[in-house]
Amino acid sequence: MATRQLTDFEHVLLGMICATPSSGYDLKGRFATTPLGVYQPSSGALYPALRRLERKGLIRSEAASAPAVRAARRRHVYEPTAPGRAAHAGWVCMPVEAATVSRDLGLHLMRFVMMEPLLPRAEVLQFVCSLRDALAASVADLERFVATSSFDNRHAGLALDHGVAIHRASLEWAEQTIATLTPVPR
Amino acid sequence: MATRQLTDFEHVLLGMICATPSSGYDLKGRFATTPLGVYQPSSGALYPALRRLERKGLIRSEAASAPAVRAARRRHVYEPTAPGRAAHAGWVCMPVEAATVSRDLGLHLMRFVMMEPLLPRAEVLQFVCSLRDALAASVADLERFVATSSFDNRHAGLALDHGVAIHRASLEWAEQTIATLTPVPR
DNA sequence: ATCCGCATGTAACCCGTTACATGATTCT
DNA sequence: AGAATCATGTAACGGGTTACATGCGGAT
Repeated sequence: MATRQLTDFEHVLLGMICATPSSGYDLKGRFATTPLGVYQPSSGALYPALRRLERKGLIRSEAASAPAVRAARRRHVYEPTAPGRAAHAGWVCMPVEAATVSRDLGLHLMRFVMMEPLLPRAEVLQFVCSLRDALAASVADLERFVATSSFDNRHAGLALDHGVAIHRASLEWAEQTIATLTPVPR
Repeated sequence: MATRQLTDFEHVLLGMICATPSSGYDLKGRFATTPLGVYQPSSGALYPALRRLERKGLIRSEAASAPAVRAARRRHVYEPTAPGRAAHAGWVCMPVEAATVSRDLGLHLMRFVMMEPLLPRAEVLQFVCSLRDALAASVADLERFVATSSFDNRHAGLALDHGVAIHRASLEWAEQTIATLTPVPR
């Protein structure tokens, strides 16, 4: 049934549709106006991706929707199916892999946003803790690398410092977020 | 002549070859052992990319090199041609575009590392200053967005905070790096 | 009648991934 | 001879980008 793993992009689309049923155009607009959406998907990426999700039975186009205020070509508003919601729920709470935390940080943040209405506080905390641990490991790795290597290139050392700095910043954010979300013990 | 713009990946490869002439295998190894090289290019990406660079006349395979210590199949060691060095020099000092600074930050850092042996101090400073300005603009944009929007989703606000935090960290790095590299005025 | 804006769709092209194949050399 | 290591290469496949095409309604 689940023909193949979903793309990151497909997961994000599915998540947005789970949050609020949308047409392709809606989604495009939301990418355009969202600050994190530095990425503006092209029609050639968006519509085929929606079709794939539909073909896999994860979303369904709610036919005949009100054709917007100033009507146009018939809109296809997609909404999640039960398997779609399940797939999305599985995706948002996937554990953070330490090895790729740096590469996937943006995706993890997206999942963090999307898990709010889905997961109880405890599971959210668990997720952010796993993110914190992965980031801490990353920082440690980088610092070990900095310590054990000498550079012929001065800029290389500075670039490494940058890596340490932004990982630290992410780590601090995670710690602060955990504090913010932890219910006061009384 | 310049058939088409180079890919980011091709630019990086060209830069690495300009720094030290290398074979595909060498490059692969360097990606694997470098911390910033979270990305490990596959053979199917690497070798075709080298071929493309060669076909465009930017690199040339220095035939018949010593077949390494414990020999193997004939290595193709590539070295930059004059147009290749020129293309690379043009790439490293391209100005930072404010609109995409977030997306391209990793690339900018690579360029920063690669420009060390190529550019005089003054031009390096100019580059880092343009990076700083772009980051400052990014931070300002994000903060404006935070200020002017209210969220139904609490996590969205927290994720925004993360964005602000890491951009700030990058900005601070840029400022500190400028200070480090600026020659003391007397 | 036409042009503009909403909304979806499609084709050519490029490139990266996965997975496999192949050469050449040394070690056992 | 066979296994291991170094080193390059290739084919199938998937998916994104660019650029263009198409429908349909309202405004001039």
